[in-house]
Amino acid sequence: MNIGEVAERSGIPTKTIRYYEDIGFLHPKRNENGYRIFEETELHKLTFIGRARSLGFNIEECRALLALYEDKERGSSDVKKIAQQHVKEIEAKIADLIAMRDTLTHLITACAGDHRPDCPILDNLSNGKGEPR
Amino acid sequence: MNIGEVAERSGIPTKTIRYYEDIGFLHPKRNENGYRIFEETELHKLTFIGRARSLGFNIEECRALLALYEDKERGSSDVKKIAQQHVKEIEAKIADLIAMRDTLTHLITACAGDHRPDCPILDNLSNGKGEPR
DNA sequence: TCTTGACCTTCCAGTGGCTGGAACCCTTAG
DNA sequence: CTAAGGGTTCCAGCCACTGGAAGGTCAAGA
Repeated sequence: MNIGEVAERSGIPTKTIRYYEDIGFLHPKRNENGYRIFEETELHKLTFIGRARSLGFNIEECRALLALYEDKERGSSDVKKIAQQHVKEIEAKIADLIAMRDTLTHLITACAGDHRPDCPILDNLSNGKGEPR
Repeated sequence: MNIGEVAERSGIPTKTIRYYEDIGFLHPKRNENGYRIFEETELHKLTFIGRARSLGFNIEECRALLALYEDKERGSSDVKKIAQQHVKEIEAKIADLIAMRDTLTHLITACAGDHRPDCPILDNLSNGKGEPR
């Protein structure tokens, strides 16, 4: 399988696949003209990484998950730990974003949004007032 | 005022302040030994940017907000538009993160997390099953 | 006077995870 | 023969900083 087909079937762009090879996720063979040849297992690996990335795992976490996946002896507790830690981080981000959104929607509500120059949003940015923080 | 004091009073690291000068946010004067000298207005500007950044506005948005802030003729509607657009983006991110979290917590619940190798989390990453998507 | 240490300066490189582009090679169809 | 559509490498850029090296400046203390 050439890189184009793998890209299509895995949903991961060719550029990214080459990058993943660079950082050691894959080691596709080459044929005599230098083209990468992918096996089904490599496609499978890529799909795995793609799903993990879409769940927000970073590259190093993907590496760890992949290693655990390929280690048939591992228990599931290691995986669970990684996932739980990741959920914590996601929840922290969600909390941050919600705080931002709430502050902003508050300010937006207070802002007339017309031709007049008074603007609680700018006032808040300027002097930190108009919104408890 | 030297950069160190500005950093302390604004809560923005010196490195970042120099970077902000690089990208044209500030134009502090220099004294004869080459040190930057900051006025109160520059400190104020930095604090403004810091607050905008902490609300998740990116650099270009900060630039726009600053320009609007310094334009005494502007109406508040431009500011409101920027802020509303920004809230939309934040909400999209929140939705993404919540979807991730929900998928993950689902998988975590299903994962025994013990010495046994069965792991719904890895199964899902591997074959996309075990969780509606 | 000398030294120490805390400042300050510039410049270069790295972060994460790609992504775009240039310049080139290979294969197949018309 | 040519053109299109693969493939290859390598280098640069994105965002918003951040770290570090190498050096200049200044005030206080021995």
